[in-house]
Amino acid sequence: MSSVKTPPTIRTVAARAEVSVATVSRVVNGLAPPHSPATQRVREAIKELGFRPNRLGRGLKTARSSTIGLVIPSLANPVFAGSVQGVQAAARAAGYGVLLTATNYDKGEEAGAVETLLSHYVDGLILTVAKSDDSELLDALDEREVPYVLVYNQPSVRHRAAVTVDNVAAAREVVELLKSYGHDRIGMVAGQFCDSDRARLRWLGYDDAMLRAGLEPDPVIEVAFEATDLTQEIRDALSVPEPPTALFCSTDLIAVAVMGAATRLGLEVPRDLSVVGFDGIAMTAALRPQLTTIVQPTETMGREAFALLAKLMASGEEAESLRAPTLLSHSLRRGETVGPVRTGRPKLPPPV
Amino acid sequence: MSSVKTPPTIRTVAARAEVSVATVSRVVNGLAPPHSPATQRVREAIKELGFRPNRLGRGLKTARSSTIGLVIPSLANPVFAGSVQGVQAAARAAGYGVLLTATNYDKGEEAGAVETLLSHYVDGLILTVAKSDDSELLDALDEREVPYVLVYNQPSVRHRAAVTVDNVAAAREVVELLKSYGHDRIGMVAGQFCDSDRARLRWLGYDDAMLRAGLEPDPVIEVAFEATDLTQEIRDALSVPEPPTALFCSTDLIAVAVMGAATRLGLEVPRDLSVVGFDGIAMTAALRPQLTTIVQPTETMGREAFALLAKLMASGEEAESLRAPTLLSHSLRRGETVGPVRTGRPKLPPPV
DNA sequence: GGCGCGTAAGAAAACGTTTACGTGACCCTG
DNA sequence: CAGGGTCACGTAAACGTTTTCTTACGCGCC
Repeated sequence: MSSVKTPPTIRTVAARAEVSVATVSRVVNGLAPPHSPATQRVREAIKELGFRPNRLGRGLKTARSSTIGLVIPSLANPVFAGSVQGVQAAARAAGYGVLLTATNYDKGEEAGAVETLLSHYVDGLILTVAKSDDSELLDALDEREVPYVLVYNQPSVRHRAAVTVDNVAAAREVVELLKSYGHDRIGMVAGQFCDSDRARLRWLGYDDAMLRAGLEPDPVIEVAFEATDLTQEIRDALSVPEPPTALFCSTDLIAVAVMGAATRLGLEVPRDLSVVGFDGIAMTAALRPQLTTIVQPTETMGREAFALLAKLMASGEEAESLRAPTLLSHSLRRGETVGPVRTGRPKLPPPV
Repeated sequence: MSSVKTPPTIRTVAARAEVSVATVSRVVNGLAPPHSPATQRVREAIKELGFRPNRLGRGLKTARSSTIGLVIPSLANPVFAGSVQGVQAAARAAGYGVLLTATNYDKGEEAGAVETLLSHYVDGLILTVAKSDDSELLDALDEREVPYVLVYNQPSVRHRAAVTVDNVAAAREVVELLKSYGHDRIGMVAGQFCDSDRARLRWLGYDDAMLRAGLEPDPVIEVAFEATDLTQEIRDALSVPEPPTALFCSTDLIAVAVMGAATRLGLEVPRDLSVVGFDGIAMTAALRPQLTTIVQPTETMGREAFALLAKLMASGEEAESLRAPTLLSHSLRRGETVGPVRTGRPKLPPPV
């Protein structure tokens, strides 16, 4: 009764079934005659020994690992967590494992993360990166012919596979909504542009819609992504001669921080200030007042991204047709944080 | 000028540096003399070729994949996302990859997920499971001698490695806090016990503290984890002769749903009803009123879990001393959702 | 009855590493 | 200067698969 320390290998099975390892391999991969006596014996042996083919050995030979790599900025933002959930579900259904890496919004870490994943021999990558247009990292992947799909990134170049919503159009909708409530001084709070092309596209939509509507865009209020206390920034932004009456925030997380700041400044949303977010993370629906925001189908985006990657991996390196941005439709959640313009100027408490 | 289709192998490097593959391997693993001419040449060759050792080959030889498996119920709950973040960071720093799987709170999926991970030859597992005490799954892992660490689970058996807070003690604190505000009818809202031993332990602490304080525990209000609208449940719970004046929720997500329900029922928190959560997910600090809750150090828990797993993996299968629950300290965030008991009974709107 | 053909299964060579072992070169000591 | 010890490096055998080539066998056909 020696305990089975090491798992059975293909050789163990071969010995037990009194066949060669080649036969076992064929049975495992469904290439053997289905009813031959040898095949039967192999099947029995596999079952008796509880044999599971070693993916490392297989991967070494076939140069594929049944594993994909996933790179996201951070899990602290539920919008990314959502897409991870989707990718993971789809991958598992297809028999793939998912190696996860977070870059913490650090552009420098992106390359390292990808490198790590590639050294694990992932068959493909799903990425959310800072910039998707002129990115050395993506260029390198193109050159190395590593299949990849972007999520949340919306590249303007046409040869990159991506799954995203139309950030520009969505931002325009937000401006139009605010305008319909009578706002004409609309500010935008955004994560630093250098850290995110999403923020930039959303700003582009904002800027464009403002100009079209004959309104003057404000200079954007740039903040850090993880910033949790924006009291100072918001106070400053509202202390100008003609302060904005509505703020469009480039993410829900920022919108939540802005609402917190507003409260601390003694302002009531939406009476004194309207706020709109972007992402549609679930919990902002539970806030009072409920956040008005653009809702992205996060989990679906993840699933779609995997589906696309699977096609890319299957079709080798050709299939140029697949390498293009896919736009999924977003929706506008009309919450309670947008209201009519307040007449008269709210009073801010003196700065600390 | 043929394009480099396949990445360089140790052999390519060896040829370039005019040494044997063994020497290259030693340089890569830091076992070579640091300043010998051969070593220098190898270093150069590695840099010039951009060589990264193939983990599959290495893994095949060393029987370890430098990969760990991570199993969590869902990423939709930020408390799990936090621990994943911690695990991931620690793992990456130690050169490990992280294979992620979510079970969607489905106990049946746990075994399948683990099986998938094991077939990827992970070196160890970090798990958050439904029940950690009498679990066939964990028994099987014990028998197979797979190193693993539990997170959020707090097993009562002593031989399971785990990283958690003291759920029972924390729940007691909550009851004491509420009592200090004068509450003596305190209800508990919890995820279904069969789906989570955490919920059970928190209830145990609640029950114990209530009895100690000479109060009568209410029957628990069991709800689904993902439930987002609890209006009906809360109405029912408050429609009894002597309704609770405070509700202790077994997770923050549930607490948020309860607050939403309260609002819909025309109740004001904390004036008409006090609410306490458990987890301390970041966004509940941004809610108005800010949620009073037990804060778990989620990211630290992830980091600690990996550190513990690393020790387990290193020490082979002995090291019984490591296989025991580690309790990390939690804290009580005194938010704004707990207030003094209201005199007089709030009026509920008629049911739909 | 010899010939070729299709099929089943085995032998063996890869895949990219690590590592036990072997072989010189060199230095130190007596 | 002989001998042993140390050190740097090379040789080659694994690790668990897949896959190409062979080989062996049974069959039908002319």
